[in-house]
Amino acid sequence: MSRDTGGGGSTSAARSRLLTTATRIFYAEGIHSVGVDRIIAEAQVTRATLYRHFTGKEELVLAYLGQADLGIRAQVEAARAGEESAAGQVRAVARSIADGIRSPGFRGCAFLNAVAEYPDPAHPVHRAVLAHRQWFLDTVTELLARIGDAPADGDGRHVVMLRDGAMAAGCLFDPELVCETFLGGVEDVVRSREA
Amino acid sequence: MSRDTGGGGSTSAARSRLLTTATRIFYAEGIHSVGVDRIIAEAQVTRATLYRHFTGKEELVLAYLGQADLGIRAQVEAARAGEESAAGQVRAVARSIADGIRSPGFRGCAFLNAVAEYPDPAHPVHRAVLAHRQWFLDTVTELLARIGDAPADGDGRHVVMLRDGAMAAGCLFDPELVCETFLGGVEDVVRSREA
DNA sequence: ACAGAAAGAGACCGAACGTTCTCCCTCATC
DNA sequence: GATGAGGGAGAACGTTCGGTCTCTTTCTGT
Repeated sequence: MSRDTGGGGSTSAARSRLLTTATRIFYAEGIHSVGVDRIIAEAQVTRATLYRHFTGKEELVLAYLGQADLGIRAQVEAARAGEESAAGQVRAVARSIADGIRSPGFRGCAFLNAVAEYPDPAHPVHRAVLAHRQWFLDTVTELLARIGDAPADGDGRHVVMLRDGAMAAGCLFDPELVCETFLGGVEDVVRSREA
Repeated sequence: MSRDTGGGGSTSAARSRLLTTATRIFYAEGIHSVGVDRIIAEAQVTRATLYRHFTGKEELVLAYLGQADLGIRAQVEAARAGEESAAGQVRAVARSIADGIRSPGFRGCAFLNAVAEYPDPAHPVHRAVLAHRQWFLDTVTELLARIGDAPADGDGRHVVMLRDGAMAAGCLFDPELVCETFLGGVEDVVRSREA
């Protein structure tokens, strides 16, 4: 069961369990404070299996962030798919971010949390965070540029700054109020471009 | 030298060196990833001395955050002292935050970084972060309330959200652009209340 | 001069860390 | 039926972790 279907796949039941478990625990409890023993125990996998699929803990962390990156890209695409106008798409993305903040188990931004544990700019984990953030900034800026004629760089940074603040505060203040403030702030930016 | 001056003081050269070193290293590299060996080595203090002044690493972490809290309160007071009007004080506080972000060695908000490593809301470190944040939110909201007549709760949260986003992004994007966006956002809020 | 606290020096503890290893079993494919 | 990869089980590696211990030196206030 669960055998590769021939191609150069990297799928297996054990690997998938490993990645799912690592994602859950790393996001909920942090990275440095969780040992590989915890992960292999909860993934019901042996130590040897972990090191057969990953070169070490670091590669598992990178896979975790890759997983998170895919999730967020899918979330953004899903939000955009429901709207035609650029303004509608920005609002939809903001709403989907707010939905995440309100969800049970929300623990802030996986990337901001990870980078707090990897301050060294040369570290692969740090670089993965930077890459994800650059993609998000570019995506938002490009979307805003389609609303009105004004340059969108500043507004893009503004929206991302609100997002970062909302993600950071979402599990430290009342999530409901945080979402209200965030959505209001994004709405101001969108409206200022629509005018 | 460096003897207590009689009262129930908690000052000593070794303790001070310990706290200064811990603050520097914890802020620059994170908490879980640095061991007490690093700290006592760089503080030029023996292991026994650490445990004579602190019950353990956790108390050292709490002392580090206490240090950071005092620093920020002093920074806010200094900024406010130079301005008379409430609006001027808010602008001054924002400028002083921006100055911090532009400073060399800026590694984000010590409290946001710490809470990323201590997600458990019941943990003393997590609670210390919440307490600091509540003070800051209250301070900003109270200041904004003195500008105009509109309720200031929402605007206070808005400014804190911009600050959180700016502090998070300040060491991940170009600090100069981050500060520009941050100061612009705060200015918008202040002006909307002055009108 | 003397008592006593602060600090240095360093051995030591058990536990957890990430990692590597061997041995055996299962099972799809040729 | 033989082959060989994937996985389970678990011992073991050396290192580092946070924390405790004893012993000695230094220096202050009385």
